[in-house]
Amino acid sequence: MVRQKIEIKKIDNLTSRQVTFSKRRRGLFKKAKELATLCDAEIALIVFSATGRLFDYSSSSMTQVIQRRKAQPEGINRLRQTFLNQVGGDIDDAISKELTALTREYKQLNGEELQDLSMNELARLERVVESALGRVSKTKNDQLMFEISKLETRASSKLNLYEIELKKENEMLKQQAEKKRNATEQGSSVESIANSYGFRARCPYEDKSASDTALKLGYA
Amino acid sequence: MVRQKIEIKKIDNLTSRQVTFSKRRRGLFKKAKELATLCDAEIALIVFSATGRLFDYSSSSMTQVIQRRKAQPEGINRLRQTFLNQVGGDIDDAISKELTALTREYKQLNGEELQDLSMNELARLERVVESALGRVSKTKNDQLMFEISKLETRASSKLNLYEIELKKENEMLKQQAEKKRNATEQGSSVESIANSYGFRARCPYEDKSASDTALKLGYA
DNA sequence: AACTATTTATAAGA
DNA sequence: TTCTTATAAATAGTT
Repeated sequence: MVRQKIEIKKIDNLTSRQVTFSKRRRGLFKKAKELATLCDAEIALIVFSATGRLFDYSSSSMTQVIQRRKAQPEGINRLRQTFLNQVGGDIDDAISKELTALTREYKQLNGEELQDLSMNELARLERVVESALGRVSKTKNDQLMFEISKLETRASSKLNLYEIELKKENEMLKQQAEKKRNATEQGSSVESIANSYGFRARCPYEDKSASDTALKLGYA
Repeated sequence: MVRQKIEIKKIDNLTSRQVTFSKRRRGLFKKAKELATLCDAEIALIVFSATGRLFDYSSSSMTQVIQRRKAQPEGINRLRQTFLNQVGGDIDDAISKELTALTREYKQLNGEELQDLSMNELARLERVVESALGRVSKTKNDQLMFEISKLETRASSKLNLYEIELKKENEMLKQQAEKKRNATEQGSSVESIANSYGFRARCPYEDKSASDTALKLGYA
């Protein structure tokens, strides 16, 4: 780019790599800000130096831009878009067409964009999707059977685990109602009311997933 | 920046704004890629056009870079670093020192980095933090009193709302246990078992917050 | 950290 | 959109 054109590959010399990083980083951030201002674009830029130092910029809020990106198309469409972005405008036409075709097939398997299929094509697609459904259902049922057989093995009495859970929960609720009734009858200080509302509502089937739900004050 | 120098402010004319966006966006992504390659930097760049179209690039994986950034210092330290990044290297030394001092005070209020404080300084800090705690506690209690007085106003009988909720829940659980017992007694096909496990476990105090918890198979 | 010779980016026009 | 071109900006190598 000056005195002598350089090749775009990792700079060997550590010192000049660091100097170049510093110069070009400034240039890059400047360009990013200019683009945001001139064209009303929303931009997030994150750069880690080779030594691990962070530099970042966002035209609005970093979190907001990242969230907005997350809300964009998922799956194959995201991949497609990212790929197209990566290669920029000079994408080989054949690759581009291939991607378009793949995307189309994917959508059709998903039951979208069927308007310009012929009757034969539709019939073929139907068979394809039917057999896919069969494989999915079988896999699901196999899984289900497996889980149920595990449950049956564990049940040691005629009462199933679910019923046991219900009974436990029922007992607990009765005890708490009793406790609460007593507390209410003994004139209610602010402290005791506050404590009773600090009670954590147990949610019967979330025991294992670290439930963090507390009874909130204010019903409306 | 040619034929005529332009001012860095939003371009009025829509067409030329779009043309400029397209040209400069390409330039920006090119520069980002060059920096990553030349200097071994890890880069993420997200750009939304004014019309909402997404363009992005990452030298490695977007998710990875975003995660790495998240792992960086939080809170005031993040703000400090971002500020330092924004103004670049040419930050006035006085401002830099001011920020360092503020950061130190903040950490100490938070009970960190206390090792080089004198006994007097520690005593002063203790008083400061104590009075802060007092203000926080008072505010919290005021809020609590306010909420409780709202609840008391609403209770129309001796039964308080909490107790009513408990009774409703208790009834519901009993009914479900009954239903389940009947289902179990009529020989259990895979289908009926699957359906009964598809039942959504209601969580008593999360009615208003659209609970999306379903009973999961597999107790261990 | 400056300098400066060149390369690169790009605004305006076609 | 894309190409062209005159000129502004960025920057590699040097001091």
